[in-house]
Amino acid sequence: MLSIEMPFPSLFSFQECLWFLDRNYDECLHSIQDQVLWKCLEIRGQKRLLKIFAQDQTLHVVVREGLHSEVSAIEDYLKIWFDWERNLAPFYELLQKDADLAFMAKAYRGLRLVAIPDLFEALCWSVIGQQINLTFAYKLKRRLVENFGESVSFDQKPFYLFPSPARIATLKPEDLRPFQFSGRKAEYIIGIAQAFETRKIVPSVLRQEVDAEAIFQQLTALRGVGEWTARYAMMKSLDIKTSVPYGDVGLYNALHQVKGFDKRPPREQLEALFAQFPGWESYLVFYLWRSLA
DNA sequence: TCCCAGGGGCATC
DNA sequence: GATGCCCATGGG
Repeated sequence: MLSIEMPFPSLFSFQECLWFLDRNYDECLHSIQDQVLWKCLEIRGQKRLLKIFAQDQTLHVVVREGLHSEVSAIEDYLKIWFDWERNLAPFYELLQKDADLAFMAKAYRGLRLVAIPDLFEALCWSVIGQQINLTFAYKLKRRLVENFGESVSFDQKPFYLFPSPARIATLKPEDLRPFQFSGRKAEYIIGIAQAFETRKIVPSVLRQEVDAEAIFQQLTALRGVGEWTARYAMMKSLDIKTSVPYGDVGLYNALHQVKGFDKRPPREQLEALFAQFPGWESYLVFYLWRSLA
């Protein structure tokens, strides 16, 4: 058994992160019970089930069959997942300057932009979520994961990995239609899987690219990936925290509530607001989503 | 019934 | 480049 302890950085709240991971949706890629987070990962080719909980300002991770050689890979994953290394103090200072937004610095203190470290998962998830309500989107994701993803069992319960591009690339749209994917969504997801398989999209290469717009161009070259999807994947999976998913309905609803913006605010008004948060644009989006709860 | 959901592609002008 | 239409389904 492997046990890892990671002392919290400053301004980190595991509770707030758990809140995000447990928002009353039918999530299939992790589970939470009694403030304990369970997550299946593939570490150096092995499926591992992580038990993650907080105690004494420290994150504790227990991996039943984990090896000591896997510690750094597991730590690296968690640091990416919870945006561990970021110092939120500058963001909170910027929030204080906006009377309408200042409350978020206290209310959601320590909330990290919870990532989707797997780029393929992030892209598929955002395609699935296009133009349908989130409840239904989670239903579609669950069917995709349970039918095509690998899993480990513990306590009679399966814990799933997101399906690999290799697996999805072999499918035909007809294979996904019975699961209530639209023909279009099925085509998009399979096409994205094939782009990974043919190395048209290579996550490690994208992560090294410093020009965010070059990344945007590569992503939007994929069929089914428009501006919203690309910006979403950039902020959630590629650590580009200047990215804003323009067009996002939830973002607009939040700004309507918090700042009285129009339901469909003009682009210039949005850009003017985000210009006040250089480097923290994605965090502002994430916190605004948080405010919708 | 109607409209909207964490949009995007495509045709058309 | 702007606009209109289609996709598919569930929830209010």
